[in-house]
Amino acid sequence: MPGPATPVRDVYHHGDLRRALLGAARALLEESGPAALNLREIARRVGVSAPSAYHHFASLEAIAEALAEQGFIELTEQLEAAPTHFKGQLAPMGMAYIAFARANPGLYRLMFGEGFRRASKESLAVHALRKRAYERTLVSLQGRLPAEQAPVAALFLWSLTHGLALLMIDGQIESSADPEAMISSVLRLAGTGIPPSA
Amino acid sequence: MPGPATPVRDVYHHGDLRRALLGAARALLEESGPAALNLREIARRVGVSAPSAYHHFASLEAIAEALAEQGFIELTEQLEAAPTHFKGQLAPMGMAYIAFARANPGLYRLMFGEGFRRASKESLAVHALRKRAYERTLVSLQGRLPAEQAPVAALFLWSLTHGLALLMIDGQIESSADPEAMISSVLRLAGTGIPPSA
DNA sequence: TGTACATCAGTGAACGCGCGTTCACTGATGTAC
DNA sequence: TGTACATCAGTGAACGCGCGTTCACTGATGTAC
Repeated sequence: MPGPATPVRDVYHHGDLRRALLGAARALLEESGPAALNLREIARRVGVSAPSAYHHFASLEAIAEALAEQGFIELTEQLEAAPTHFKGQLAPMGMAYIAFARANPGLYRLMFGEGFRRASKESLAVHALRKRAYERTLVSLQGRLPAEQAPVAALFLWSLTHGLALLMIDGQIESSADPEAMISSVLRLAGTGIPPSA
Repeated sequence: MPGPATPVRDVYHHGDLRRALLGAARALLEESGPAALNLREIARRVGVSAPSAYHHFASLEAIAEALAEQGFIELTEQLEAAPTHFKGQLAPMGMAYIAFARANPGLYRLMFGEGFRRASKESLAVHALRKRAYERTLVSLQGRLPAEQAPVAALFLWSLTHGLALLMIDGQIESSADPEAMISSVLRLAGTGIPPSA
């Protein structure tokens, strides 16, 4: 009779423990949020003793940092894959940004400092990647605005998408029947603005 | 010779322990963020034993909830105090919103669920207060837009201010020389939008 | 005004817990000859 | 092809820690008579 279903490995050497740990960490992150990230549970899920993680990461903090890094890489990829419509439309990039956050809410929160402020602020890699994602937005605004107005517009767009993404993944918005449509009508306002009262 | 400066009380009964605990909790929150909120440290700061807190709060969670509630009350007050300019200008309310977040970054994060998801999501009081703050925005849009467009516009504004506030308090933005000016130029774009490329 | 007593706000000691991390170890791998 | 050995990735046991919370208690307060 087999025992209860515990994670089991048939080989002594795992072979790809670093990746496995990151995978388990990410699953935990999505299930329970950044505050629940914890080394012992990560190791447990992989079916490995907790100290073994130290052959691959210096600390739990380092795991968080690696996750944040991974997150920014994926986010950048998805932004770059967003269809850059003719006329340099912005909506597709905004949609891609929010889609990423909604697909990876725990990771997205971690990337912006929840739980592990250090992992998101003091990592050079994370800093560079964040900058890159940001500049991607800047560039797409170049043709559209006088150069000196682009930075403010980029910050405007980033704030809008970041804010909407967070409100959504925090369940702060009474869920609409069609979230995609809602997102896109909010983003559309970024182009037109809210007209002043006549 | 007096001992080291520890918090000392000269009376056995504190008199206003509930308030004192909330005050200490809030200071801790601002110094170290929601993740650092902890009952023993709160009691320590007040100069009282940890169990004494249980005469005033059912749990640490309840303290977090009370803080979030307090936060939404103050935020609402400040939004209502914002000058409602002639022509129903929106900028003053946006400025007030962001000013609150910048003045109380730890509290603001707590209010939106960081660290104590339950305190912000399952408290009826918090829910009601959040709704009230939101409706305040809706109302100010009434005169300005066709009724059916107001909800989207309100969500747009809330996303924008929430996002900008968070980016700022997370130190995500290379600090500008004049943050107020930066905020106000971003908010101005909410009125005009980003013009499509000609 | 004085006293008995119920009520309530504090206390110190103790609980069990799960965490991150260190340690000395052992088992597997792969390379030099 | 076979073997010695260095290297490295795992292991279990143990550490110290600080936490939230419970417990039985004691000291202060205020009210009824």
